[in-house]
Amino acid sequence: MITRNPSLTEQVKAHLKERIVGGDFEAGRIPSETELATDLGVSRTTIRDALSRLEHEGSIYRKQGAGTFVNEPGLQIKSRLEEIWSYEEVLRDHGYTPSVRVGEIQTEPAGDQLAAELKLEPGEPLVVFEKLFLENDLPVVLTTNRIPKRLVSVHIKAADGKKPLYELLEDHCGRFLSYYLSDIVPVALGNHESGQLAVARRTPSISFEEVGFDQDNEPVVKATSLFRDDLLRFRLIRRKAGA
Amino acid sequence: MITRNPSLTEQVKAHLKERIVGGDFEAGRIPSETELATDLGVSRTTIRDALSRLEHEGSIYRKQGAGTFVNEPGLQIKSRLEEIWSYEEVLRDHGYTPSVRVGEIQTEPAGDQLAAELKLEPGEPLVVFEKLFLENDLPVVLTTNRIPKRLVSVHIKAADGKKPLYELLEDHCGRFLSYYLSDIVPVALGNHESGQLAVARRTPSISFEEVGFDQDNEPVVKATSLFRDDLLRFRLIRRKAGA
DNA sequence: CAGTGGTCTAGACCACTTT
DNA sequence: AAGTGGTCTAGACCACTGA
Repeated sequence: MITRNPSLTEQVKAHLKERIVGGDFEAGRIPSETELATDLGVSRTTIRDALSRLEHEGSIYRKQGAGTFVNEPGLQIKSRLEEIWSYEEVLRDHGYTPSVRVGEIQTEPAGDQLAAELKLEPGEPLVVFEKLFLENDLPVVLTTNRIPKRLVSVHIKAADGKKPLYELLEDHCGRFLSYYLSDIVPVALGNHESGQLAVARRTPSISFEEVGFDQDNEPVVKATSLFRDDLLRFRLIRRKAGA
Repeated sequence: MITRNPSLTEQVKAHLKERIVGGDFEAGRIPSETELATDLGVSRTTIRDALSRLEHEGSIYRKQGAGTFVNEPGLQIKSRLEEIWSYEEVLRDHGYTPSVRVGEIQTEPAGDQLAAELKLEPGEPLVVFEKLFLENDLPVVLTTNRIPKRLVSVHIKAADGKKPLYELLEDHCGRFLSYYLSDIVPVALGNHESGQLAVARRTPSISFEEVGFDQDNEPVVKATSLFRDDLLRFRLIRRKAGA
């Protein structure tokens, strides 16, 4: 039962999360850290690590001197903006069973801005393709991915585009996606985008404009994503800095 | 030199942050955790706590077995979406020296949706007022705040609206703002909003629609905020969940 | 294989809330 | 006064990286 990977902390976190959503805790009160530690046979530090993660993602809150409690409003959050890793997962979290349509895989030279963002020489070729995520033929997310061609060691075919982006980068570039730096930009959808998303032209939308970095902190992809706000809405918890 | 409050961890974090932005670390390499611990005379745990926070906010990155390094792209982030606490601070972080204009303080009954979000009976009175944040007479942020009237123990005058919202809630309601739950919504600005922000009607904008909760996890305020995207843009770091 | 970060333990003391 | 979460320590062992 006690194994490495996932870590003890992760196991404890998952265990507690299950009991929280299962309503195991009377009146929203979670047992004290010492009690949990002895019950689960781990150190208080491990318990505290797990609780800290649950607190950070909004599932619980803690009051010094008082106790630890279930956070009902925080439990409502389906997809936390800071933890989006693939849009398929997001859609599944919303109860959808998404399908993916991949556009033509093209090669384009990088403009000045893209080159700077991806640490390339201007004009270096990029592999570019669109992905459309649908729920029951209803488009929800439209993303455009741009990968520097010189990172691609295994040729990308149309079918490969269906993989989650992090998987594609591992299989075809040998890079492991570590994090995204994202700008959140308001836009009015143009002709092409509104057509793909099946909404009126100039519909307001959020655009995520982001650069993905690999394990060595090298930029590996520039992605732009547009959303159907009526089908997918993002939430987020904001706290005081340093808490 | 060694004092409680701010905690040792916070002090170590601030110390390291200073050295990072000051370029003290040769080739972006930060000394090992053990070395930092003996140098600063604290335990490795404290060092690790401080480094974890710096990693989380994007200032550094760590590679198991290799070391800890300065994260140049992460250092560029001015205002991290998850840590916004007052728009005045955000504007100051962008190098502005903001001023605030407060609209008329009104009382309105809560509609069904607002009542549900703030855990009120429909029709209960709300104190409502607009705040416009400007840089040199140039409007940047427009927010509308709605506070349940029954929470207000000290009357709110127009001048009080200039205070940061968390301060106002402490002074006039005895509540301490703990966190916001925020929806990110794309909108096209209407007549009133575009006028206040001095942009064309139907300009696309981000709208933050958020509920603020106090130390006891009770909803205390509903706020809606609109932004001049050309003057203020939000960034965010996205990582795999559970990392 | 030496050195790094990742995980976990056991225990101490403090600040705060509740009774 | 008793019990809670918050901070910090010292030390152990593991997994991984890079020379």
